[in-house]
Amino acid sequence: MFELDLRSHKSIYEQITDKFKELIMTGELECGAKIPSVRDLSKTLGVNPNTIQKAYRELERQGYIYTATGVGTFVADKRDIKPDHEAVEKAKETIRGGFKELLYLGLSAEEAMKIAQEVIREKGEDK
Amino acid sequence: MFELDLRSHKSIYEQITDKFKELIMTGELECGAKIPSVRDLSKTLGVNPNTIQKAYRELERQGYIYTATGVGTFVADKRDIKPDHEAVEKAKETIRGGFKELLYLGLSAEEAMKIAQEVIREKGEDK
Amino acid sequence: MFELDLRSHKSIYEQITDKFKELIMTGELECGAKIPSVRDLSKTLGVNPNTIQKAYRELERQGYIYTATGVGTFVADKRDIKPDHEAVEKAKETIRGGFKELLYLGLSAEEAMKIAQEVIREKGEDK
Amino acid sequence: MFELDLRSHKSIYEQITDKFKELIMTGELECGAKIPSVRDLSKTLGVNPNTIQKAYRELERQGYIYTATGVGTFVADKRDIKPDHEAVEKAKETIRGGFKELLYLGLSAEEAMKIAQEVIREKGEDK
DNA sequence: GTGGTCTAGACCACT
DNA sequence: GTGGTCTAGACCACA
Repeated sequence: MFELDLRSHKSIYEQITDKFKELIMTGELECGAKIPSVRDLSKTLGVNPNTIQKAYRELERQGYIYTATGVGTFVADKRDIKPDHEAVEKAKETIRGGFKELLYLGLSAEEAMKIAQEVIREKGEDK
Repeated sequence: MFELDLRSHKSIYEQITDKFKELIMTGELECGAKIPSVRDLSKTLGVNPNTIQKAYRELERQGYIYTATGVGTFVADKRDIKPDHEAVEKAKETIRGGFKELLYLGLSAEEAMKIAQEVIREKGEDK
Repeated sequence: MFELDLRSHKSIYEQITDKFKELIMTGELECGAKIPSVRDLSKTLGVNPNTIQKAYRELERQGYIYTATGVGTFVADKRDIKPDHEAVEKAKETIRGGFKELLYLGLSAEEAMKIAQEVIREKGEDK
Repeated sequence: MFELDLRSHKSIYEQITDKFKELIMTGELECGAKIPSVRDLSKTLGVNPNTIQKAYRELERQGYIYTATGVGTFVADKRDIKPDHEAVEKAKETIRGGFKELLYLGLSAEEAMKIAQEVIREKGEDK
């Protein structure tokens, strides 16, 4: 289904949430679809079940999935996703930080803009 | 001189390095200017000296400042800053991640683009 | 007959017992009325028969229904309902917890009181 | 500081979050106050550190506290508490469920109302 | 089988 | 010292 990058500084559970968010938002995982059980994904990825559960719990909290004990975990309706005003601000702050870094490193605003366009175009096509 | 945000989950030493980078690149701290001693800044900010030390070490490693033993720490010539290829890649990755997050949150490509322009304009003005 | 909410974290068997209690106490299901067989309700709701069984067992234990072996399951006389002292305490505790939560969330005592009245009025009308 | 009820069906981490919410909202823990470190509280309560951390993480998410790695965990400004519309709804639903239960058990609306007043008065005085 | 909670103990980065 | 993440393995209620 997907691979983890153990060398990455991103924590495992965050790699998992991010990947699921991507799969869900791009429509590869449709609303209502069953996602792997905690134990199954744990085996598949070679990761401890607690780690998977942490990821699932976070995804549920943010409205991407819902869980029914004893039944399984399912992709929620996209309309249930709560675009936390706070989350948007956090993402903006992340981007702001990245651009700052680039400009400090000597890149011009034009070069920075190019990167932004590149990423957005890429993501835009998925939709 | 500047404030720290303990609530933020950005590490303190990173908040310090970022702030100094900003001050240096925008010219508020000119080449050759003396910056506070570890001990002084530690008291001013109410932060552990080791933390300041770590920030200064990092700034020196990246060429933003230099230390004259027994004399003090000074702002380096901007031309000494090493535009670490690695650092550029890391910054790009950060930005990429931020935009992904925005799009996952349900923002349209147009909205994301607006944010990009907004952020870059902000930065452009600093320069 | 009624819907289940898998998204809710209330267990399915509890959703079922609660719904039956409501139907019985409001008189929609009269004393002596036959209720669906485990198998039928299981099919109707798309739920595991064991779950229905558990709900019926609980309802019987509390005196809401009774089973005539080989004939079916029936609504009991309301006078047979055992007002478990324990259950009353549990319910009170639940309410107490809910109000605490509301007050912790920053609502004023007045606002909480309003909600209490609102909820009780709702229920009063059912009776 | 406080005791846990191991016989309770409430999970340990939830008992902890609830207790802290109470202490914070009643002003017993003032804004900015340092709360015990994960390890300390873990020893005090005889509970695994992970369990304490789960509680703290939840409290932070809801805005009751904030954490600074390497420094400690602190009580946040009450204004930072996010009265999640959802949380209010959940609490209301809890109360609704409790009242239903009481009325099903044969209590009158008046008796139920008395309980509500009792709890609210109790809590109101704390403030 | 499912998810949810908990323990014990380890390792990490930051202060 | 602090919090944050992860593993291994256990137990529970629910379906």
